[in-house]
Amino acid sequence: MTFARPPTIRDVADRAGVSIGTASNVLNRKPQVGGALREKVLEAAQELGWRPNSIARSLRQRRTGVVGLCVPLTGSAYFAAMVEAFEEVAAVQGHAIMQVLSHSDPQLELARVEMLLARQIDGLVLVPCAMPARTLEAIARSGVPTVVVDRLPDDQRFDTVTLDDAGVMRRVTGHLLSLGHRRVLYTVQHPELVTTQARIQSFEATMREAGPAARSRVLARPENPLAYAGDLGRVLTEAEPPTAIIASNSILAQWTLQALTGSGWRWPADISVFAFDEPAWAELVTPPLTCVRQPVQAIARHAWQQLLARLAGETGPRRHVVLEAELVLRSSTAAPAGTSEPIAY
Amino acid sequence: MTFARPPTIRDVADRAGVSIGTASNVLNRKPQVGGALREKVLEAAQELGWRPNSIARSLRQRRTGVVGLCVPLTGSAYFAAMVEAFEEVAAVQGHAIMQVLSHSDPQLELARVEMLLARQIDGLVLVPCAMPARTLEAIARSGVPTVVVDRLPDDQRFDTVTLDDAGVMRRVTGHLLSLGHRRVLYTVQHPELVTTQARIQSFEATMREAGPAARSRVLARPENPLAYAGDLGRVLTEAEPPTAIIASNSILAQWTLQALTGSGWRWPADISVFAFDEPAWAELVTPPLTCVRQPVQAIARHAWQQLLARLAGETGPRRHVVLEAELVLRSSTAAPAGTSEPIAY
DNA sequence: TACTCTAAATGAAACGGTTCATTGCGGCTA
DNA sequence: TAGCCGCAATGAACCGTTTCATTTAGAGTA
Repeated sequence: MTFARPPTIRDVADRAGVSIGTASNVLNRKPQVGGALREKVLEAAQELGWRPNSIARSLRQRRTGVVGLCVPLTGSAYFAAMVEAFEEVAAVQGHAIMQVLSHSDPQLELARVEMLLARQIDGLVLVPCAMPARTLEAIARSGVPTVVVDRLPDDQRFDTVTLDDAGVMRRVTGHLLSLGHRRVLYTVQHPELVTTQARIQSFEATMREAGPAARSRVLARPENPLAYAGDLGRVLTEAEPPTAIIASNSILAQWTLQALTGSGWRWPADISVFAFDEPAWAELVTPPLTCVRQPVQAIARHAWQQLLARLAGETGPRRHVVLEAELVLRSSTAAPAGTSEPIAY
Repeated sequence: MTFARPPTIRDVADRAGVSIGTASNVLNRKPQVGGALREKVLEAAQELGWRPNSIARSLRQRRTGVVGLCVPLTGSAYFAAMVEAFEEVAAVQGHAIMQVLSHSDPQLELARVEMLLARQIDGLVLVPCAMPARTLEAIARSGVPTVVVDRLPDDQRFDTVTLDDAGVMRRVTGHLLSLGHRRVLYTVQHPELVTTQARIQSFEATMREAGPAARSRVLARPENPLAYAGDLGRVLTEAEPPTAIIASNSILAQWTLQALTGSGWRWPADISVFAFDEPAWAELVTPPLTCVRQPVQAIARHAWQQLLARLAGETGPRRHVVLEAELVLRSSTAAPAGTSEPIAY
């Protein structure tokens, strides 16, 4: 018994009694093809259960219809939503997405992106990790159309879609200040990220403007929920503890609420909590969480549109889209216990 | 100016002054290759920045190193965790994953899977939707090694990794019964799923065993949180309302808690809540959520192992792995208000 | 009928690798 | 020195499509 191999277009052509080229023309809906043969070819393909081999097609056409997507992780609500949004927009025109995770590690990121490039992706969407120089270098050399998302606002080699980190942080901080907070803690996982740095800078500048009593503080690089709870506990039992916490993503928000609950602190009575990202559970905790709703769908839409333009051959100068985030004020922020004079913001 | 194309192995061979075959041998670490030429080839590849073209390689070798993964959606904590677990195990041996979403729609599922098959995936992991007959037919005909996960326990054409739905539902129901509940509501999104049917059957059987006073009820196919809240409100204001709710996944759990909060119901005081899946926020709501922790990593591990075995050519009979889930008892379940006699379970 | 013109169908050359039968060469043995 | 052997390197076939220059057939015209 011969081993059954999937039928090729040659098998279809033979069965229909036409040449390979003709079969190909029929199966690709090219106009120049007669009625009678057309039927026979389609019928033959049907009978044999022929399925095009995209690999062979891609090799010849030099395009795969696959777009790479590299994100640091999918555990955060923000990236999870982003991945989903890209799946959505990609499916529309029949593109497939090949997704890889960098785990925020530059070496892993480079390796994964190299893999994607070797697989001849048509385009790439990258959310870079903190030290992406080598990755970016490899991408730039490859010439694959790429949109850098969320981080790295000003590299002139790439189109970018980013958020106005400084602006949104100014509004977040301003909100807390206007409630009367003067000692605020910002907790972050990756202080090296340009995004984080922009936020920290904006945070500290805004706090400084609030006068000499204002004290800003940053807690960086917690390893896990337990260690984080310990750190937080130490900071909150100091002489003049912060009266508000800003968590830089939904994971830290979760860790924060867990740590507070674990130690018997209540929000916003004991301490206000403001979170970046809008996790699914923002309205389920009591009281519900005040947070920054980042425009995930808009990011995906802009990035995809830009990528499609490049894939279509657009060669103009790099575009840099900057989007605004929305503050969703719920009840986890309030005036601090011994309230000082509020300032308008 | 000629348009710069990425260098091919032919360019490398030319520059090193060797034949294409030799270059290929060097670059694939084949043993039969001399020291001097080896150096020259590697150097040439380095200088040109040569990167293998996986498409060409895949065409010749008839394997792509890509495994398809088709899940209904990633919005539920369960599937999100599953996708992440597969990313993890796949990266170990250098496989890439191409993930598609069926949105629980048989036609979409078929189309997406056909796309994966056309792309010559080496293997497939499928979480089928409710009516997967045509999809399964296509997969079976293609001969691509496939593991069916989570649903469809008994199709003899495929290896499967599933959960003991009936068993876990018996334990869940038993827990509620033993707390004294006699009127229980089970809410599901897709009643057609074999998984759901197994659970419903087990749920109703277990309730029936509890005596004539026990009343089981199923609420199926809510469209959105708002409609669901309406349905729930109606059921809970009837003459003899349920005293406990079982939500079949993390999305319905979220909708449930939202609906209860919105109407001013408290859990477990007014009604107990038991959820399938363990969302990140299970411990953040107050009181924390009692739920079923499904063994996602174990599912991924078993499925992957089975797939690798088939890829390695194993041809034995189909394997069917059934895993147990774990009940995580927290505080969203308690004895109902006007408690009847508890039964041991 | 001969000729031109058009459109449909053909066949072969890519695409960029891997693989394998064959060649060539150097050393070893008789 | 002839013959043999083994290994390194070669070159061509192959993977399954698309694409395009060429051939063929058929219709229309003079």
